[in-house]
Amino acid sequence: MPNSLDLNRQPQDTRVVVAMSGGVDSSVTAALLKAEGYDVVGVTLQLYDHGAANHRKGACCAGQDIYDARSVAERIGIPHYVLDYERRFKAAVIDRFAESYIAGETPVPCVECNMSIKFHDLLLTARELGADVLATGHYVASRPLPWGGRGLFRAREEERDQSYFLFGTTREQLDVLRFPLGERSKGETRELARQFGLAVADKQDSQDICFVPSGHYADVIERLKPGAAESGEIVDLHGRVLGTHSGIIHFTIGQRRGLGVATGAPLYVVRLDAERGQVVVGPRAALRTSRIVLRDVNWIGEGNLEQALADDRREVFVKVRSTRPPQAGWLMAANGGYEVELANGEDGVSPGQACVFYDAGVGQARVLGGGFIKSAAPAIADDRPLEPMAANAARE
RNA sequence: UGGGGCGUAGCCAAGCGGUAAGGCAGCGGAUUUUGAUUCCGCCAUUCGGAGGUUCGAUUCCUCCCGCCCCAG
Repeated sequence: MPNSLDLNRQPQDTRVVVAMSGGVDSSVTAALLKAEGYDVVGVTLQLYDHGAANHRKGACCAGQDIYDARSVAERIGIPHYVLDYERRFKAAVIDRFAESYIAGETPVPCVECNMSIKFHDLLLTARELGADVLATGHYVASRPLPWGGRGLFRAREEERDQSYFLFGTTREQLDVLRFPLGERSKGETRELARQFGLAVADKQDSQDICFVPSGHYADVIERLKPGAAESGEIVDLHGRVLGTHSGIIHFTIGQRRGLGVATGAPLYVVRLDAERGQVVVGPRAALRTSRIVLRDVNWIGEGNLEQALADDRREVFVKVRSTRPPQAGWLMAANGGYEVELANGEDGVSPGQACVFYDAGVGQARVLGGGFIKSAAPAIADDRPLEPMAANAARE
């Protein structure tokens, strides 16, 4: 009879390393496992340090949060280690984040962090600590599959689901990862935190990017890469100059606000041209995308990717942005790589974002994998005459 | 300095005698482990200026100022 972590051994003989950020979720994860009798070891990664004066609510992994994690570990009676991962985090997450924006993409640093820091580096450390499994407080479900191995599924509480940020998790990692909160709601988690007497029970949820304490990510990029925010032109689909911007890094595809250009109709960022330093804008219709080219595709559905695509193409549901609902589409091999064709199109598809595959559009769908968006083909041609908006703009 | 047209918030624009629509931009907020989308709220005591008619004018009249077009 396997234990609650699906291992055939007594909880007390099962060593679990819990990645503790100092927030409610990972704290409750540790407390739950400890209460079940597991041999729990808490580990907190120090990922960056903005100085004591700079901490703010909602961040993680530095200053106050490390203190919180330590307090929770003491409270529930588990050993706790703080590991200095600043160097790795900067190289694997922060630098890449900056480079991505400079290249005109919109990165998802949380995905990089999970893939390289938490599920790679930390996993190795956990093994060194003699851990059988590594648990985190992510809202995503991991379940054993009838034919062996484990599958990743969306969280029970759909609004909390974090599977988008975990698409890069490999089968091997899934074997040793556990996400006890995946079948719980946030409300239950907070209630448990209160029952366990954890001081973080009412701590604010983290938001925004953890290493951008000010909320101004562009400042971070500029500090890292001086001169990154070069001003440039805002042009329409025909190349006509409508205005200027203070740096391509301030924009993402699909963005409407912050352009400062008025043409009578709403304008959206349709494309970012890093080479020319141009922000290309157009009407919402110009955002429509139906075909997405992917890179670094990870497949954790049944079989391998080749098998999955044996019938030419595989029906999937994809999320193209963390807060978008899954959309029906097809995954296929094309042009030496992989591409997704959307059944109905999407509006804000940006290179650098993740495209995550699911086997269903609703409920606790299984995560089949995903990839980073390399490029997206617009559903309409760039040079097609569009709306009176272009005429108004040209008049200027 | 002949004829015609126009001047309403940062931009576009309705109103044409009854006490300032709307859109865009902007700002604030909700949502969001992406400053996106979306949603909600705010945003002209005042209609180029000065007079006049009227109970009452952004709407009618006069003059002035400024633009635009046609004709010279």
